[in-house]
Amino acid sequence: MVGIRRLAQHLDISIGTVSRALNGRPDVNAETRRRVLEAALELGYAPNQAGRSLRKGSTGVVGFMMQSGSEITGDGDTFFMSVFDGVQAVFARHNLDLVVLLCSSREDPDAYLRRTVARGFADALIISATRKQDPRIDFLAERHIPFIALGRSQSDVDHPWIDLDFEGLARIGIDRLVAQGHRDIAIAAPADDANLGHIFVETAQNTLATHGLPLPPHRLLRSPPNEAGGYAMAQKIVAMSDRPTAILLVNETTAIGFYRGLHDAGLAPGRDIAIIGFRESPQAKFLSPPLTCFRLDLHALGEALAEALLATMPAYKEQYPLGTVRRIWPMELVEGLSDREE
Amino acid sequence: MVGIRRLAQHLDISIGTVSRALNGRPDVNAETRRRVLEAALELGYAPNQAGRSLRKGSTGVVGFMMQSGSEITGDGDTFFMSVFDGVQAVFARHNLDLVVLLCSSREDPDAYLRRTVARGFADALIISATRKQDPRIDFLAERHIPFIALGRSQSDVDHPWIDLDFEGLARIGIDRLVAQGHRDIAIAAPADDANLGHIFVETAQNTLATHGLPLPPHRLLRSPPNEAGGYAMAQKIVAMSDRPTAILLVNETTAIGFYRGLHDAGLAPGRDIAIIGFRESPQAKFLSPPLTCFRLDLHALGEALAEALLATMPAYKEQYPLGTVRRIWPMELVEGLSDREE
DNA sequence: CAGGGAATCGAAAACGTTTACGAAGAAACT
DNA sequence: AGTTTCTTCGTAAACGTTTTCGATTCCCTG
Repeated sequence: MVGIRRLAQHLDISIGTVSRALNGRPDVNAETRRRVLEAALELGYAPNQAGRSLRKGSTGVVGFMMQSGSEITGDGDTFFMSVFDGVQAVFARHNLDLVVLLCSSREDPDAYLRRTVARGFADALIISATRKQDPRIDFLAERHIPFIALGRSQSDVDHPWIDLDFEGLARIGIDRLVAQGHRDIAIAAPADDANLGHIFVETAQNTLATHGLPLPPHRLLRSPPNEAGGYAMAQKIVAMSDRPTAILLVNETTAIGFYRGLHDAGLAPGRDIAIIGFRESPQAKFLSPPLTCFRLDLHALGEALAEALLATMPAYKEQYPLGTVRRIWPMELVEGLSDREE
Repeated sequence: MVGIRRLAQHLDISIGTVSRALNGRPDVNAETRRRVLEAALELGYAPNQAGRSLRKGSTGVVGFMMQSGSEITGDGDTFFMSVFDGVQAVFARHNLDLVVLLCSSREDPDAYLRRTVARGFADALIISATRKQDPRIDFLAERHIPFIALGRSQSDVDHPWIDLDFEGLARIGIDRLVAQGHRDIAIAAPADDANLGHIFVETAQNTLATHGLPLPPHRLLRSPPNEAGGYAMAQKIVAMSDRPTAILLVNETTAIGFYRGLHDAGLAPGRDIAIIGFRESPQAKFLSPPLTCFRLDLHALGEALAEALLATMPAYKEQYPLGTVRRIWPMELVEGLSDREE
């Protein structure tokens, strides 16, 4: 492996000059720099990560922490891939690298985070699958590690985050169903420890109330965010004596299982039970009838995450004077046919 | 940030002893080790990654390289998550960390690889989305970087790889369709630059030939591995004058779009056209009628990948005396109802 | 021509860790 | 008691890079 020493020796100049030339320092002769750059390319030299970050005290990498069984992943699709691509689009402008740190299903996420932070693996972190009370936030804030959370928490400490607009989703979804004449509306939310559940349920409840409609406890369904959860939910619904005429789903890909569940019970999505789902995805697009659901610009979300994170990093603060970002990410309704009788 | 120096000072011993205690060296008093471990936990000390890997010459991390638009990802589901979890299960036994390196859609994969390797970011690599001719393989082999490829290539250099059993899939799939009386069989494969396409098509063709059946060129369909690709393919099929009675799909999630395409044309999957798909997934399970497809143990695949990789790393070679692994990963047929008239 | 300033570069320290080496003391043996 | 062996630990070098500091050269001005 060729190091800066070999490179300097090959050019018969000092390693200091080589380093300055490569790092774009002003105090190096133009011709010298040209030679250095050329030789570096020729010998395939790239600065050793360990040596560089040891000296500089920063690594130039940002970690995106995910859990293997992460809820928002669900049996999701390209959700994260799109977000990553947005993040990288911004990072590329600053020579920052994004790596995905995945906490195995056998390790405690909090311990995993502490470990990676203490090792100094990354300069900054993006954490996902934020919980209502998330010790990772306290830890990172206390240590002054730049980070941003994808997903709200109810933490006391002030920190940057971006979250999807679950209030809007609940409000728009309920309003729409009510406007179509539905009075008996069920909602499906994830387990309550995930924070979005809380927000979504509360808003849906309030919106129903503004229309003078109640939400009986048995019409608030809890389900894992996958196909099987949706199927089970459909079975529960069809078995109800006071079967609701409409349902608002907030979990990913539950719609697929829900459709199948209705179908198996001899009911037709849309005609027998109106459905509004979350989130527009390739799979949802191929449901029949097409699912009415919500669209979000994931690439732009990734860019926003990256910029908000840079705004918290000392080296980039002045380039991104955003303060601590607390932002609700908007979604747009995509009209399908699953919520009205054609 | 607390370093080994602070820790040693706090315990009033030398940093050398602290390091030895933490690294499990034999020449340290049992009581001393206990105190060090305790203090490390208390102060939240973890060895600095940069310092450690600079000195040791190895980083203790293995990179899994993926492309943002990676084909096997497709609009897939938890495919990679399951594989990752398997890899980590093995790595955890050796204090190795897995990180995902994702090459953005704007960067050349080969350049990205060279860059990360030159930086000395990881000790070893797992590369995915292997192409027929993949410069990454030549590069890694030439530099003697331990690596394994998920997916075959046609490279001349001998290297470890694990790939899915696309021959078996083609053989079993075709045999099954023929046994059910089908004579007009189409197959759907990805574009030819992905290596699996080549293997799959060739085997399917040969298997058809053993039954005395031809594969006219227009019955070899190319499609991107997603829902839209499946939909387009269905449209093409229904428009054929000599419409095939059965089709074997090898792309991920194409089945979903294909179902919808048939449905929109007034045809029923299974009854009008027999379908065998690839791969068992939560979505496929909720298709109606249930898709006949192939199941693979992704967790075990991850473990096998990890072990085969360790077998190429000098520090672990003797613990995993496997040589250079070249392995076809088996799949198992899951009988649904999509390939027979009920 | 003396002197100052700019341009360019070399020398060396520093980052945090691991590990080879040697020293000191205790224990064991002759 | 003297010698050897074993245990335990401290010292210091080394990993590859960046960056500060100072030295040298060159050019320009007065």
